[in-house]
Formats: sequence, C-alpha cells, structure tokens
Amino acid sequence: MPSKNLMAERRRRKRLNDRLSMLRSVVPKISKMDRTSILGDTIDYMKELLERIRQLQEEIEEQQQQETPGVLSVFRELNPNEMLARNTPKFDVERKEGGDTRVEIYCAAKPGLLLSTVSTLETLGLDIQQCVVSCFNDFGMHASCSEVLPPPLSLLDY
Amino acid sequence: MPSKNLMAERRRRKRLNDRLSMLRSVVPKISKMDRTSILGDTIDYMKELLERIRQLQEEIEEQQQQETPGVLSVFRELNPNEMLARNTPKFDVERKEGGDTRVEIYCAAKPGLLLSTVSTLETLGLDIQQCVVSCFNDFGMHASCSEVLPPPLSLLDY
DNA sequence: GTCTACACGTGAAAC
DNA sequence: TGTTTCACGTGTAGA
Repeated sequence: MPSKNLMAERRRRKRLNDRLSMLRSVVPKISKMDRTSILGDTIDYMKELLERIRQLQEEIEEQQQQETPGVLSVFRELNPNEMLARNTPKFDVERKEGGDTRVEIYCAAKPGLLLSTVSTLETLGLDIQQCVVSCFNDFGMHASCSEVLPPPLSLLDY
Repeated sequence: MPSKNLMAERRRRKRLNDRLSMLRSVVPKISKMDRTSILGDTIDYMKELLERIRQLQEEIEEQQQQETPGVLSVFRELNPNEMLARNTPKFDVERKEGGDTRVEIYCAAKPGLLLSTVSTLETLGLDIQQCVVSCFNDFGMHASCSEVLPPPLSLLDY
C-alpha cells in the first residue's frame, strides 16, 4: 500500500490550491481564472500598490514642504545681488522683563514673508499682541509680543 | 508520436514557474522557497502594503485637516453662548474703485485666527498693503488691501 | 477534430 | 530512514 506518499501529495496540492484561492480573493482584478493569470494579475496589482504608496509618500512630502519655512530663511534665500541692491535688512528683537518682546523687521519683499513671519513667531512661542505691517516697496513689520508659557488666549493662538 | 500535448504541458509548467519566480522576485520577504510559502508570503506582503496605504491616507487627511480653515469659519464655529457673551462680531469690507479694499474685523479671540485671516485674504486675491492688529480681549484687525490680478510684488505674496 | 487547463499518481532529489 | 517538495507524463473535461 504506497498510499503514504499519495496522500501527502494530495495534501500538498490542496494547500497550494488553497493559497491560490486566497490570492484570488485578495486581488481585486482577476482577468481570468487561470493559475497563470492569477499570478500575473497579482504581480500587476502589487506593482500598482507600490506605485500608489510612492505617490502618497510624494504627496506627503509636498505637503510638508509647504510648511512655513520661517522668517530667517527669508534672509538666507536672498541672493547677494538682492542683498546689495536693497536697503540693508534689519531684524531687531528687544526683550523686556515679563516676557514682553518687541520685534522689528525690515527687509526686501518676498513671497510668503508675512505668513512665514507670523507663523515663525507663533512657533517661537511669541503671541502677537499688536502689530503694524506695511509693504509698498520693502517689507516692514513692528510687533509687540508676549511669551506663551501656559497659554492664556492670545492673538497668535487664535 | 503524442508529443503535442507533452510539449504544451511543458510550456504551461514553464509559464507558471516563470510567474512564480517573478512573484518571488517582487516580494521582499521570502521565508522559504516553497511554492506554498511563496504564495503565503505574497498574501502577507499584499496585506502589509494595503495597511501601509491606509496609514498614508490617514496621515494625509490629518495634514489636510490642519489646513487653515479660513476666517469665515471663525464665526461659524462660535456657539450661540459665545456669540451672546461677547460683543457682536463685526466684519466690514469696504471696496473702493481701483481694487483698493479696506477690511475691518472684530470678533472673539480664537486659536489660529490671525493666521487663517491672513491666509484667507491671500486666497481671496487680496494683498495686504498695510494692517494693524491687536488682541487683548477680543480680536481686532484693520487691513488695507489691493486686488492682485497680475501680481506686482505685494505683501501677501511675500 | 484541436487546443487549453487542470488533477492525478509516480519517481527522484534534498534535507 | 522517512518526510517533503518538485517535475514529469498522462488522462480528462470544457471550449
């Protein structure tokens, strides 16, 4: 009775077919029910998933790059010619007792500067209590801020 | 000579083995070289990829929810009690000829209000030329804006 | 009748 | 040595 190997081979074939059925149930795109087609569709589907992941990661990186670069980067991103062509930038910070801080900024106008400046002050823990902004040729900003430790409602938290 | 079917079956087996090899080359986690193990690892890997995609989409949605909600939502998000407890909000927009627009805002303080307001004005195509902001109890903002059609450098683009 | 895809049992190789 | 896995040729059933 050589049915030892026979039964083993039957069980093996059944295992393989079961896995194949599982695969067919996971992959949504099934062109044909062929074993070969199932494997081929599986490969294509996996590549699509990888591509999808790549796109999503790219999208996330794009969104993270849209984050406010900070006001200091403004000076960094000005090339030397721009620096010389315009009036000398000014970036004064006067810190009084009690956490009151006065910030004074003059520099060349640059896209996103106001937003990034406000956002940077917020990041630094400085709440704008009052500020005056003007921009005709260059960018100018005076801001009176207060440090936020336990945040009582203040402007930049709003 | 019955080798017609024989060769066909051989080609079929070769196709299937080729697909299996491709699958093994795509799936990074190969525990064993078994046919059964290869299919099992493939299923596990696909589930990991789907889970990864789910996490990435979740992350993107979180980031998108952090986007500036816009200044108008401030009024919407104030519940009736808050509305009655505070002074009546004021949201005046005076538009003069030539695209010059004066915006005046008074309302209850709210986290992110300054940033969302500036961002909203930018979205509306209004470049802030001058603005005064104060926030002690409530939030107040006066802004002189100009419409941006062909954008000459202006404050909100900076 | 051809062509295709599958299941089956068996022998052999690997561990 | 036995167990497991694979390749092989064949029979069969559906288009």
